[in-house]
Amino acid sequence: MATVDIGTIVSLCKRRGFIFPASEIYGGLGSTWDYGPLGVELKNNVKRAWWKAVVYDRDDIEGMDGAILMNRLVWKYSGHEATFSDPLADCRECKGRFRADKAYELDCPRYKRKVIECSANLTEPRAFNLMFKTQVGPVEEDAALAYLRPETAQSIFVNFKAIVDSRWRKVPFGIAQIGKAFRNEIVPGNFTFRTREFEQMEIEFFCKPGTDEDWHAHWIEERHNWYLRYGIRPENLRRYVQQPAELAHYARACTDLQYRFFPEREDAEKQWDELEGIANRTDYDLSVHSKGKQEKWRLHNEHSTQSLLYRDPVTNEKFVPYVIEPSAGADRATLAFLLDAYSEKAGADGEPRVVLKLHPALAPIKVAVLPLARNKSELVEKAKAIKSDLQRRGIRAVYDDTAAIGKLYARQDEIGTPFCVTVDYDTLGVGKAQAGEPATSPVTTALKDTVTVRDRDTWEQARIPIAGLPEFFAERLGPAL
RNA sequence: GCGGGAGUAACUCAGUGGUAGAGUCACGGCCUUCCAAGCCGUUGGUCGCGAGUUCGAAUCUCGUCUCCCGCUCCA
Repeated sequence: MATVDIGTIVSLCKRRGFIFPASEIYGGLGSTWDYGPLGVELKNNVKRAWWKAVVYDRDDIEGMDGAILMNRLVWKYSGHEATFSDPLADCRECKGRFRADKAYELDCPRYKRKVIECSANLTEPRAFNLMFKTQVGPVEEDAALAYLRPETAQSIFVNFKAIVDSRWRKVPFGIAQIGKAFRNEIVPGNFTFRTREFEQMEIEFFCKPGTDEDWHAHWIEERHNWYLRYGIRPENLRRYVQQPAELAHYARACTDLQYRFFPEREDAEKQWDELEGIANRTDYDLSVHSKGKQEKWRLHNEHSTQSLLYRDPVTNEKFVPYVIEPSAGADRATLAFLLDAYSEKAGADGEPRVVLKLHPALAPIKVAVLPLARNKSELVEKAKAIKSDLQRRGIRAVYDDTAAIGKLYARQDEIGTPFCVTVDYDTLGVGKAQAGEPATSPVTTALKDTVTVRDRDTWEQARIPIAGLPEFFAERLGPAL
């Protein structure tokens, strides 16, 4: 299977209306991207597929949608105010950049020595704050400092008690959320892989201490299978178990699902990067947001008004739930599905044509209805009527007659439309008169009110009665998201 | 932030001091019975931006912005 580099996808995305550089007519803004007409459909489908899998298809997850602006104290007690601000220094000699507080122990990337040995060439440390700051209140001097949330998870933790109380939930259960998050990344890049504004799809799954390892394993399995179900090829997806030294101080374990985003890189290890992280965060999060002294984490929360201690209503047992966090990036998932769907196939003329083999549930457009020729009004009217009917039944369909049939097929292949419906003369039951032959024949009469349905991946065609189209597509497009 | 590379039409690019181009794409017309057909026509670029040198700058010089690659960061 051919692999594709991101540059090819960037070009395709712009040319066909998936993703554009943001603010482009003003020269752009670093690392911001806008989803265009097809991109928004694709990304919405990715998000709906995720929501369906984790909320609708299960009975132990609630959904929510939290505010981007939150009380600053949330970030104080979550630890972000302290850890999201790093002093960094540059080395003028080897061109490396290091955390000033760790520089002495690090190896110089260019010379065989520790960074401390070239410390005379280090620039003064500068503070890099990874959280976007803004103000709440229009008068700048009086306004309160606020941050754009750097992750969606905290919305879930601070709503834990409200959801338990309002939805009669018992642990184990989870809360799912899709939303924007913002990080002033030092080095964004690689298209939508790392951007400063991005969308997360996160679950915080609360469970009893002692059952956490089983739930962790469960979620790794669930999430891995979700990507496979929606078309990611197994050879491009792997699990990476974080080593103890890589773990956050409170995390007990973390397994990343990595996708082969960069197959063009020579170093095989660098071809892989994180698609989703599934962490066992222990009871850290609910503890730090609980009022009072938290011995285990050696901190005292003097601002929170609530204890997030959980009391099991059946056993009366009290404990702070452990949290399993499957945290996925909506933009990264969308990019992975795009990369994985890309394929090329030789056309009749031998030239390669792009076919985007998106899973039907993710495809921006499900069916394109096309007239075989556009200068025959009967073909045009019939095709438009079929398009309207399919759309009324909830199947995303478009009509197009702006080119010859071959080009129309090629265009739909390139944007991943699974099926094309073509209205021809047989559909009208009037077979075109050939020299010396009657205008109609028994064969064409039998084909009246049927259309051809062309498959994107095989380019094979089937003759289907118009009345049978909804059922035909329902079987092949799968359940609605 | 440092180093390297690059900015010319929607895309891919040519154009090294003298009237801004090609292919593709897009749009319209004619035509067309199924895989990017043909013919005709059309739209679209202050050559990233700003200075400077010059009779004259896409081209030379300086500055600046943006993007890409690499490095440092990413609970």
